[in-house]
Amino acid sequence: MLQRSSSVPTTHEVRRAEGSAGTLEQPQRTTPAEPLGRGAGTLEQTKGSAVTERRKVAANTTLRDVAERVGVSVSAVSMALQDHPRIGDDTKRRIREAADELGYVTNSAARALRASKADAIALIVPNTSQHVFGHAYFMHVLTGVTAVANRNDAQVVISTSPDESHGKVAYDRVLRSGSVDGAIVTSAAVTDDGIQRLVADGLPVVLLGRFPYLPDAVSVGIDDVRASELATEHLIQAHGRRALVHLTGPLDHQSAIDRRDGFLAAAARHGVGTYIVEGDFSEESGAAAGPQIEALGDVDGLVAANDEMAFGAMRHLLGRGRRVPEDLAVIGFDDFGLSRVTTPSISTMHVPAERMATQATDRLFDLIGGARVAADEAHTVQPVELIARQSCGCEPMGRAQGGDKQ
Amino acid sequence: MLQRSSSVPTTHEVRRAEGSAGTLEQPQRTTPAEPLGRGAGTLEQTKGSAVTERRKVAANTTLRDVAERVGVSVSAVSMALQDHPRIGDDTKRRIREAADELGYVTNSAARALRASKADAIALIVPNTSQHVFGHAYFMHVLTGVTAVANRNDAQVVISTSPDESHGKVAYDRVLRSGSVDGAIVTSAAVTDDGIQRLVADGLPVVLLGRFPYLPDAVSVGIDDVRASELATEHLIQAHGRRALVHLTGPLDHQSAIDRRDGFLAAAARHGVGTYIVEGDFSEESGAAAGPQIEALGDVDGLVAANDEMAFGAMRHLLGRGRRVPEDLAVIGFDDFGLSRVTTPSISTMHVPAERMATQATDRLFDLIGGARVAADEAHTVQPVELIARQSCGCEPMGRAQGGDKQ
DNA sequence: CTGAAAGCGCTTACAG
DNA sequence: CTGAAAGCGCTTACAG
Repeated sequence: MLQRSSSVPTTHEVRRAEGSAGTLEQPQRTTPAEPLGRGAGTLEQTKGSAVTERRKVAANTTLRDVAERVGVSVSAVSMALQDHPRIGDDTKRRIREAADELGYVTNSAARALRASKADAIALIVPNTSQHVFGHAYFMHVLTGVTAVANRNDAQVVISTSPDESHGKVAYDRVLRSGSVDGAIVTSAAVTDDGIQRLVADGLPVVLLGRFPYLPDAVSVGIDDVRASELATEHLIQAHGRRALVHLTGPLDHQSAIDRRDGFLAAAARHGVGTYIVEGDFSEESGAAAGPQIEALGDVDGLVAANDEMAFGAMRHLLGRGRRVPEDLAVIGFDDFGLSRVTTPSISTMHVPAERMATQATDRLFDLIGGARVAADEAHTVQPVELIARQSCGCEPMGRAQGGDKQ
Repeated sequence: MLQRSSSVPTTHEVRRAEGSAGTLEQPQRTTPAEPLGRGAGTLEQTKGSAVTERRKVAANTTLRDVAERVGVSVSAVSMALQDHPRIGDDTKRRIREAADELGYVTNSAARALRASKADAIALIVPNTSQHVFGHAYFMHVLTGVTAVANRNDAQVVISTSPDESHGKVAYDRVLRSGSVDGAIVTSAAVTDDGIQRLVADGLPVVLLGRFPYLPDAVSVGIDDVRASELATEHLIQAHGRRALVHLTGPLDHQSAIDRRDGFLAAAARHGVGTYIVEGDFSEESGAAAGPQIEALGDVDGLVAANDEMAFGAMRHLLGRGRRVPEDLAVIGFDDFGLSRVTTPSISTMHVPAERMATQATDRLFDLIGGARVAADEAHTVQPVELIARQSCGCEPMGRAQGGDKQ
């Protein structure tokens, strides 16, 4: 345990270290333990740079300041900066130069107030942040959302509810305060009526996932039922498994419901035995299911509703001497990162979270732009892909690399 | 590959599946493959709920609307809603009721313009989002930042630069537009002068990491040099390794510089041989370093500047028949998730990213509140912890669980 | 104790 | 072609 300390090591100390590393030969492309680069020592040289000069540019240069400098009206400046055709080229140039010199930046609150648009979208996460950010899913979503927002010169506001019971408040505040022009909503429970209010309010909103309760809402998802059927059939058809257990997600989430239903449908179609163990998408719930799965002596395949639970269960069972995939073939769901790095690597249904987010955000900007969506185009479905790795038996153990994705 | 389709499975199909799962016995706590819960079938019942009634509450109810309803002035409403003491209790109550009825929500742009505060902070990520969100680090940071922001009733705006060259623009826009009251800056390269401008501009900013170039900037970090020394000494002292290779991060990042310097310092102090291989924090760069490390016949220990590179290198070497930890003891850095789930699990220096973010955000709100920071308190250091797992040899292989953290 | 007025910085329809 | 004026919705200092 390293104690709190602010001692900064001197470059000197390090150079000594360097010296004694001398005698070993250097293999190709291996840099010698040499140039220490910018250490604390170079600090003084850089201190008095351009930075210090432009200190405290008065927190707010306004259009008025620029107008006075150039000797034109405030309106002229406003228009010039928007490249309005009615301002002459020469005037525009002078105005822009002055704006640059003065370090003018549009006050976003004033613009938002006047133009009633915020140039920002919200990413709403109805659960507590602790709970949700724990999932790599969110990272992929955020990547997709910010990429598209950037393209549209919009900011992204992250909105998590402080606690479960105040979910509605979060929705309302953010969206109706005018601080964002629309929202992407993710990870909402089926029972969450905040979403319904949002959609009913007529604000531009795109949902991530499938929401059968809100058939008119614009949403982007995958076909979880079909995907789960494919996963299940893979264990049955490619690996001849005959008694399957399904580890569910929290059943107040549509994806968990759909994945369970797909599992049951496929199992029934092929006449294999089924067990259901309820989990909550966490690795812990997967581990907790381990003993229950052990007790199910005849089970030879596990379909988990996500990779984290698959991992939790698998780790428990491996620790108890069960072999994966020989004794128990395992397939997960998501492919958000974990499944690729475990041993055995976990076969899974790849959910294109980033692409879903990208499409959802594109659609959101369409809505903000005034686009209307036909009823039969409200929900978009992204394709899912089976990634066969070691845990189902497709890929031999020992080989290090899995079928990489994402 | 599942094709795009919006077919919704009928509950009927699923119920059939259910039937055929009957005969197996149910172990304890294992739910029978029974109640299907809310499927697509229940959709119609819920459709005509309260939701449909409260449609399109005119996008903007203003103070004026509330004032007219109650028969008081706009100012009275504004003050009542702020619980200003000069408004009588009875009037306050009537105003609040009317505001609720009308669904009044403060227009944040107007408030921001008037009060010149946005009740929002920015989390600035100077790199492209693709690059950065790939790291679990960011997830932990975001968790910490949003938690504290929530406590302060502030929004979090994520700001990533669209591309490397426009980094400065992103800084300026966000911060000087008045849309946020301050910023947390993370992952900045040493050479990034956007930070310097930010700090020089006098805006409330807290940096995540150590910035020797900006000694006066408020920042929260760890002592990377010391932490890396501890990691290195662990391989030397606890495991008797005598020839170590260090896999560096990108050397334009201070943490990479510090970790390398700590490695060299510790190695020198104990008189063990050293090699340096330059990486970039990516798993790929770790894998690419694999062959170089193989070429270093006598090396018996690897200190990687992060876990991803440790994993990349380890996986390559294991694939080539080298044993970890027997032939090569490995220790990584970060403990953001990966190191715990691999086989062997990776011993590492735990970086408390979430706690760093929490503290940084607390300090940011202090600054926004007008707090002044003494020069010797500008930089805060969080403790780091060595997590000993399998890859160094501390924990036997076979046992499933690693020393969990975070 | 309460109302009317000024003004935050911007944009845009209206005059000249 | 350009300037002055109105007004977005709010807060707060100023009158009554």
